Amino acid sequence: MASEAVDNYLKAIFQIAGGDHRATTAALAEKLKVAPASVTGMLKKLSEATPPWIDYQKHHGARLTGHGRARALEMIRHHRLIELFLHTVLGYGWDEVHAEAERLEHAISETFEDRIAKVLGDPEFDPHGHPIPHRDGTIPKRSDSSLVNMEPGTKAIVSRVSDHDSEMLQYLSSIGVKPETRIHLIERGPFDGPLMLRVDDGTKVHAFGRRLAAAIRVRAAGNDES
Amino acid sequence: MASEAVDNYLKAIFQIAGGDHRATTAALAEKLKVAPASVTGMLKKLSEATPPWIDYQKHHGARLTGHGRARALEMIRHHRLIELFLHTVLGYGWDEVHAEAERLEHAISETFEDRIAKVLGDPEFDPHGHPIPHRDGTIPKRSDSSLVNMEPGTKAIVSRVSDHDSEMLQYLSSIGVKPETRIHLIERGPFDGPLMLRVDDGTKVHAFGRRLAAAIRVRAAGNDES
DNA sequence: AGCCATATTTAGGCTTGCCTAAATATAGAT
DNA sequence: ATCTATATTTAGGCAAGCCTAAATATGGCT
Repeated sequence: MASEAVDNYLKAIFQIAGGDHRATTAALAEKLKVAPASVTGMLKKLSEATPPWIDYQKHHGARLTGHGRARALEMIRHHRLIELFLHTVLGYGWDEVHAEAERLEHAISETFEDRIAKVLGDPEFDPHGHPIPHRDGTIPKRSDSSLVNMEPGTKAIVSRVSDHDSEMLQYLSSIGVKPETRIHLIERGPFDGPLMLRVDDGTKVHAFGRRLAAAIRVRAAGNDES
Repeated sequence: MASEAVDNYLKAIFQIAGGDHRATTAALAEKLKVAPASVTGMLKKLSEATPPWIDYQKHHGARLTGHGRARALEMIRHHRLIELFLHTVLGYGWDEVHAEAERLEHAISETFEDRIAKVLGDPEFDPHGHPIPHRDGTIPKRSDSSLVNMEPGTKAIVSRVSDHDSEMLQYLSSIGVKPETRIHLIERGPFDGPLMLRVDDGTKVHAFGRRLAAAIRVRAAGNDES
């Protein structure tokens, strides 16, 4: 079977390149906090497994095979189901779930996966708004775009937020920003400057720098939403 | 910190020798399904760690230090809390919980431990009737003795059942034997022969061989119990 | 077309945890 | 007290994943 390291490589390839593009060695080294040379060695192994997890070509990075893609999606499904479970059943904070899920996703069985999916009512999105892949590998869709591209003067609903930085999540929590929160973009500073925005029609204006804005995706606020 | 292998050794030492006796290399090899030579190497490492997990003397096996005992009890607490959680919250069968808990016990955080303990109401016994150590290392007591020593003609309440053999648990389930079940020992065959007993005052008489009887502990049936 | 910065691979090594086979120490029986 | 069966250790090896330093391939720019 797949070791924990294998799972992490497959997940990283999926996150960098999606299911059908190539991920470079350098990008993987960066994401996995590992030396580039180590990545090369592992990619070779992954491509020589039977059946192969990836299609690897020297100097051209790696792309998931169907087999590898299925495994990566299974890990992502585990991760997001666990995050939601920790949040809704065990009362974990929004910012605490990621680290715990990162360890648990490798340890749970298919049975566990099915039971928590059932307890949660076969949910399609995790607490950060990320889609939870179905068991068949399809991914729930929700059209949204980066907060970075939002037009000044418009209103929008937060769709999802990156779950990787716990401090960032704590800050967002503290100002009331989470999935389904309504925000109003007042203006954008010049030269990729900060975004000035109001949360939930509040009075306070918050300044969002580039990194923060890049971690948030939004969808248009329908007029029928309160 | 302690690797998964380290945790498994500490747990095995505790299970073989308790908190204050010595476990032999051979017994550990047997329990961990590992070659005796491997055990020797690991015991040396465990005793040379700082602080040491065990007190090890050549040819005289190993005994847990306070540090090692604390860690072993923590793993056992994790294991039993998880078993109970799987059973009562996720609806796992009695016989399914052990294997899953075996993997999860190493992956959960102290936070997870605390949350499930709270959800379960700080329970003291797992679904097989085994005591769940408290966080301070004390162990809930319940006086019982092996079914093997039960007197023919007497009645007793099942107190706990070994959780290691899933097939055995399935069989016991199928005849209605679980913690708190009342049993009546009709007679014992000669020369360590089978125990003939009735379950819950039923009509059918079951024959229990040595291995089965050794896996079950019972306490006296008080007259006030139904 | 050639060059240089960058991306990638090779080579050699480390740790953890396991293995087998051969050597040795121990304890229990006589 | 000695001997033998058994318990234990030593010695040498393997695989997985990681590391660094040095060598090499690539591709974008002029």
